[in-house]
Order: sequence, then structure tokens, then C-alpha cells
Amino acid sequence: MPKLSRSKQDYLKALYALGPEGEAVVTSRLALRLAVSPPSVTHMLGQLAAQRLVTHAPRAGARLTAKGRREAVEMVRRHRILETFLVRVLGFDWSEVHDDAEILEHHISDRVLEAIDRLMGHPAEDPHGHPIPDRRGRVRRRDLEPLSSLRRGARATVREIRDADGPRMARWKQTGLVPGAQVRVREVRALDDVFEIEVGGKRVVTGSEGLEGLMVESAKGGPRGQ
Amino acid sequence: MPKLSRSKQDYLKALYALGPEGEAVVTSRLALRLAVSPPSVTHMLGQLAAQRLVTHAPRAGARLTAKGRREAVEMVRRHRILETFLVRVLGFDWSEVHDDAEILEHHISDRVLEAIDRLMGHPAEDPHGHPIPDRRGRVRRRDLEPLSSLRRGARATVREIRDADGPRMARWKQTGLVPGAQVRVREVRALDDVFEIEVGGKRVVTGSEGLEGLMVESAKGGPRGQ
DNA sequence: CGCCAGGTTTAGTCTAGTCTAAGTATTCAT
DNA sequence: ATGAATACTTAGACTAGACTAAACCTGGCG
Repeated sequence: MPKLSRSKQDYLKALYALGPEGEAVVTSRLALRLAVSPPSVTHMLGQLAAQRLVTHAPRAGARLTAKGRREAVEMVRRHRILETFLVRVLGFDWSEVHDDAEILEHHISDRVLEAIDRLMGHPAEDPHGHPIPDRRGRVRRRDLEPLSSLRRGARATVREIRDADGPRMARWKQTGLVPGAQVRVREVRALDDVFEIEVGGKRVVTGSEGLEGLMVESAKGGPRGQ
Repeated sequence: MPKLSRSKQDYLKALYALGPEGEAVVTSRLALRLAVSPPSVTHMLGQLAAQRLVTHAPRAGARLTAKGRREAVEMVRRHRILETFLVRVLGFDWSEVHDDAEILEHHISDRVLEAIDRLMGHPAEDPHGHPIPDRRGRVRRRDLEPLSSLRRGARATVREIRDADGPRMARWKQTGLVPGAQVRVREVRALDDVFEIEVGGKRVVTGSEGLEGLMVESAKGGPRGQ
């Protein structure tokens, strides 16, 4: 089994991000995500299919096989361990570690990865709140929803930051929107797209656009508690 | 100025290793070192010359320009910082860190490299005893000689381990031949190539072959004056 | 003084991954 | 039902970096 090229690893990762359970993903969506032309995607899917990492029916999109998913989850594990390392050990801010992890995940050997993981005591979550798959590829799944989908009065806990845009994450961090933060929705105005929430006693007003990627866990007991 | 490809970085590093002060290095020597065919070397030297990183006169070999040497020293710095990190922080043995550093040196960003360097307090030497160039590319030069060149009765201190062969380094380490170790030459028999030395009170007998790459600093006042 | 052996360079090919241009299939609206 | 818009695939070409085969110096020896 030849080791996968960086490019192939990237395709599998993208496929996993867009269809984690083996849902079909169409060419253009993949092309967009990987910043590559559609023909390149078709071409690469052909190769991945030949290696039984995906199935590819013309015009019906591609889906990960079990084998392909294993590879993808492995990359996710690497990425998250590296981000955690960059933050916890090297002291970077979690808003600025994505790109370095993105490169290193392809080049670090298993032994170095495991040594880093051991050094940190096998963390279960990365700095953005994402669960880190274990060595056997199992991912703890949680039931989260976008903060922007909450209704007025709802309370919730921020769990994950799904984004790769540094400045935006830095802004969230500054306003207290970090994993673990308690939030309450004070006002939702669909008309002019205004979202007003309370984070640790502070009021924050924004458009729903500004919350894209913030995933929360709803507080039990419904929107009218306490 | 486009960043250099991994391959180009490797060529420059090899050129530096074989002719650190800009001495001419012939095609075949480079080909051997890089495990690549001679035509590949000629081809690549053409490109490096076009970028003013080397000068290349047909059949006279190539030599690094100042610019090329800067790049090469930068790679050496990266390599040595990474090896130090793998040993000091991740707990690897110095006999087994070369290969990982070899890959990572090409892919780690400046900011991560500097963060690692800071974390370790800007070490001056790597685990094999090699000086780490500073950020401006200055290398502290020392006056060392091969252990195998010492004469009977000479005393010296081991300073550098110039090798990339893991098992061999592990053997040295086990017999106490590590940077800083004091050695005394008890016997040299050129005829049957036997070298008998004393390391920390222990006697070690070997062929001169088995000492290739061990660099020492002669003790002052010893039999090997000047 | 010439010629052979060696290493060096030229020439042409291969692979992986990308691209653009053009062709084909599907879907949607009239 | 048919044509237009959209999306996917095919075809062909480019790049970097490697390779092999063959041509080309050049130096040493007869």
C-alpha cells in the first residue's frame, strides 16, 4: 500500500468534511473547497476510486469508502493534535494555528505525532472544541447546532468553533465567544438580520453572518429557564 | 522571490556540506550524496544558477554564492533546532532524530521554528554537539579533528557526532562516546587497524572505521601540541 | 601524438497534479 | 417537449523533478 500523496490526503479530508458518513459529494463542491478546477477533481476522483478510497459514479458525485474514511479521520486526528500542540505547548493563539497544522499534518511521522500526543496527556479536544479522534479512528459525536439557529431567549453553551479564518476567530475570542462560554439570545430580528446575544453578562450585537461556524449545545429545560 | 522547493533546499544543503566556503563541488559527488542521477544534478544546477544561488561552469563543478550559502545555513539552523526539540522536548534519543528533522525542516514555518527555539531558550548546540547558526546565519566555528587522527597517548574531548546512521550512533552513546566525553588514546596500531581508547575509565577497542565521524577537541598541553 | 575511459552534458521520456477548452449530460422553464 | 442554463467529463497541454540513453569533452597512458 503506497502512502498517499499530500494532494490525495487533502481530497479525502475535504470529502470527509462535506460528507462524513459517506454521503455523496458533487464535483463542484469539492473543487470549490479545494480551490481547484472541476476537471482536476474528476481526474483525482478517478485515481482515488482506483485505490478503493472512494466510489465515484459519473455525475452522481463521490463518496468515501470505509477505507477512505479511515484515512480521512486519521488526517483529522493529526490536524487536531497539532493545533492543540501549537496552542498548549508553543503558546500560539487558537485563532492562528490552522494553517501551520494544515501543512504539518501531512509531514509529521507517526512517532512524532504520538510523542506530541503523549506529551500533552492525550487531549480529548482541540483548542476549537473539536473532539480528537482516538488512535483507532473513533470520534466522539455530539449533538450541536449553529448558534445562529437559536431562538430568542434560548440559552446554550458554545462547544465548537468551525472556521479557519483567523481574524474572525480572534474577534470571537475577544468578545468571549470561546468553547465553554454560556450564551443567551436576547433578540433575533430576521428582517434586518440582527442577532443580539449575551455572553458572560456582556451584550453583543451582530448579523447572523458574523456567527457562521459557532456551534452550541442547547441548555436543557428550554428557552424560559431561570 | 519564490520560496525554494524542497528539492532545491536539499541541493543547497548538500552543496554546503561538501563545500561550506564556496569550494567547487563536482556533479558526481552531488549525485552520489543526493542519491540522484548525474543528469538530474546538471539540470538542477542550471536552475539554481539561474536563481543566482550557485555558479556553475560546465565540467568545473558548482559553488554556492553568498545568497545560496545563506539559504543553506538557514536549512542547517532549522535542522539542528528541530533535532534539539525532538530530543529535549519530545524525549527521543539523539541517535534517532535525524530523519524526522530532515523532513520537518522543509515544512515548518518560521514562526513555529522560532517558537520552538524560544521554548528551548535558544540553544547553542544540537544534541550531536553541532553549533546552531543564529538567526542572522552566523555559525560559531570550532577547530575540531577526527578522533581517529589522534596519536597514542593523546587526550581530547568529544565535541561532535557527524553521522546520520542511527544504530551506529546508538552504539557510541552506549559506550559513552557522547558530546562532552573525555577520551584518551591508549593504543594505535595502523597495521591491523586497531584503535584502543579510554572513555570515562572504560577501555574501548575498535577499528578506525568504527570511529568515522566522531570529532574531538584536543586537550591543551597534550602530546599533540601546536 | 593519438586514443580510450571516465565523468559530464544533452536529449528525450515519465509521473503526479494541475490547468483550459471543448464536448456531453441533466435539469428546469417555458 | 424542447431549448437554455448548468454541471460534469473528456481531451490535451503544462510544470517540476526525476530517469535512461547517447553524445561529448578531457586527461592519462601507451
